[in-house]
Amino acid sequence: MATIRDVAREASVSVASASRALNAHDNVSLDLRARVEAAAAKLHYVPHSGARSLTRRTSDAIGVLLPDLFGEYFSELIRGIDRVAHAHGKQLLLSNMHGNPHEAAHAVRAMRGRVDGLLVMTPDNARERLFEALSPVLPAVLLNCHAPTPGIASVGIDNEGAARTMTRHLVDRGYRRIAFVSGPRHNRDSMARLAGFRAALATATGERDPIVIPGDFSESSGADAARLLIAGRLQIDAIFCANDMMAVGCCGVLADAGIAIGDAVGVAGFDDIPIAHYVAPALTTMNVRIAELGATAAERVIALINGADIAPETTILTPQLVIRGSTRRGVADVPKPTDALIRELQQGKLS
Amino acid sequence: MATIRDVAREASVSVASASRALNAHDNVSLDLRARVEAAAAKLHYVPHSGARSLTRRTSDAIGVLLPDLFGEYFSELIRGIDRVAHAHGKQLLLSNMHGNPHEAAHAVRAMRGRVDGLLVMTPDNARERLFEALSPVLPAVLLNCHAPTPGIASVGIDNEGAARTMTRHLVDRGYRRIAFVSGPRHNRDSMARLAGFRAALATATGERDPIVIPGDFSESSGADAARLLIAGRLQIDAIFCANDMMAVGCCGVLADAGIAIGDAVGVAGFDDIPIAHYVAPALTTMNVRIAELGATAAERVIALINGADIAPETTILTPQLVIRGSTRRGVADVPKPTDALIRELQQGKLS
DNA sequence: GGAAGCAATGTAACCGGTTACATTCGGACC
DNA sequence: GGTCCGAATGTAACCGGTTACATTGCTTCC
Repeated sequence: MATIRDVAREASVSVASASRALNAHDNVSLDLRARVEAAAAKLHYVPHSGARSLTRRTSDAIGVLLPDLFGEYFSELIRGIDRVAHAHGKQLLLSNMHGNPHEAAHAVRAMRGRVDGLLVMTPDNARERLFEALSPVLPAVLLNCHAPTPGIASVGIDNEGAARTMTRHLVDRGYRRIAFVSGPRHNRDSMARLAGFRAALATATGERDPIVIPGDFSESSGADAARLLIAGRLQIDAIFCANDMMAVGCCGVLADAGIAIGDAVGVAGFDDIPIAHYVAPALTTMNVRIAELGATAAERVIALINGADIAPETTILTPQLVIRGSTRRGVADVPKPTDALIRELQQGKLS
Repeated sequence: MATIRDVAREASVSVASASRALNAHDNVSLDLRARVEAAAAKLHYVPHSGARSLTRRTSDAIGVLLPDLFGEYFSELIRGIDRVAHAHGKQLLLSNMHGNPHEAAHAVRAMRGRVDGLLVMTPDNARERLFEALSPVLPAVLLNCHAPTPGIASVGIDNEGAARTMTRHLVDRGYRRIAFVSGPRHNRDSMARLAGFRAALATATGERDPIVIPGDFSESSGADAARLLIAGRLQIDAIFCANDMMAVGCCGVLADAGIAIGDAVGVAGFDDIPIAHYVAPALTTMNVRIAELGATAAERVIALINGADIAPETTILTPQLVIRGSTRRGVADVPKPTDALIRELQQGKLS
């Protein structure tokens, strides 16, 4: 593989001149520039980005640390991050910590010297250890980490407020005995959503001790929760799941049991993953603009890299309530497949 | 940020000794090792991976070049790649070429010197330009690129064979007048699927000029295709879409028009994305084990990096037919939500 | 004609690690 | 006691770029 010294020799110039010519500095003669470019082309020279970033002390890459790489949530997040990273000419170095905090520290070390900044998502509360590793100097932005850690910027979503919104919606629709299906025990998102649910329910109906069933964000745990509710013959008329996949699992079991979703029992989710839109009946949920979350965090870390001396504040995005068929009680009957029609209307496709 | 020279000074040893101690070479005394480790801990020393990879001439990272970052297909692919990359202690450097071949060349250049190998996915046929950029020395594996390029290893799926399988399934179920909805014009996957469909249909029914409607892999183009078929009052009884999202769009329009999916008109997709499982009726499709595709390609490129002198052969994975409700004609009626029950059975959850 | 100024180019140090080779030192052996 | 050997450690070159500073050569001006 040709190096810049090969190119310089081929063009009979010094390495400094070759470097200047290749980087389009303004103080090189046209002749020299042409000679160097010809030599580079002839030798198929491609600059060694690693070496370059060593002297430039910048790598044009940002590291992304995620707890896992599952599903639509992850791909949306990356898409948002990539959009702004790409706009700033930066590449993405991906690391998956497989839910293991020890891995996380390892990953952070592996990123030292090859990224200019870090985007870190750790829904569990094992963050402290992580910061020891990255604390010194690498600009970092936390994703979806609500509890503000002093001195570290973060971007998150208003889980608690959104859960309150959803709870109020359920009560407005006439549901009264609402059960909640939570996520993994130490998951911050889930904890905040549960807190919002509890608070709003207490305010709206006076209920202070609602049924809470532990889940783990998986479809099957949602199904299990539904089975539990059915088997226990609990008098509930709505189920609010801490994420969409559990709600989908819930609906499957309810439908199998012949329970009319929306009518007899309302079901609500959280996230608005694409599937929520396609199940029957479609799922009422909170739309978290995940791509936007990623994009905002990326903007932030790039600003930090560029030396913007912004305060390490916490930005909170507010999810939007998306009402669909799974909470239709109390609504006048409309032709069923409204979603498709609405989309067509919006796109001006209905001639 | 502390460097290894700082550590060496702090421990009163030479940089060489510090390096050896930190990398657990066997010829350092226990005393020196302990001193260096103490110094490193005190200074919060984290080695600079960029500098290390410069001398080691290896970066422990592999580059992944994708045409876009959309949806479930992408996240599954990354998941498969990450699984094996992680097992080999390698990180992933992600690049999105946004469907632009010029971008691709740029991305490849940006990766020189920071990755040991490359995984490249280019469904369109603008590959040649790309190879000029990467040809020299970087081990590379093409993803999902069927047409074998001499000298480059690739992993793909048998689109044509799978389309033949699906077509035969439709004919077996009694569908006779089958229309095909294709993907983007130059997309290799789509072209191969269409070819398989044509061949199998000609063999099975003698039909040599089936209806082919151009789509672009998007849900809305599938919906458009269905509208076209309905508006044209074409005598068809099945629609084979080149991917699942178009099939989903198709089903939406058919259902709105009051057409019984599976019965009056069969619908088939390709890919088996998670949504296929959740729409009603569930979609018959070809399961492409995307994660496995990514994992296989990653294995291959790592073998190449490790100097395995394997021939640059093409590996072809065979998708599996997944029969669901959208092609149920001719099947004795069974209770509707079988999928959920089957899953439960498999998991031994039905007590 | 010589000093000054400027543009083009070259020399060499540097980024932060690794490692080939040289050096030092203590012990074993004759 | 001197030689040889091996283990522990140090010196310095190197990876492939970038860039501060020095040098060269030319023009301009007094």
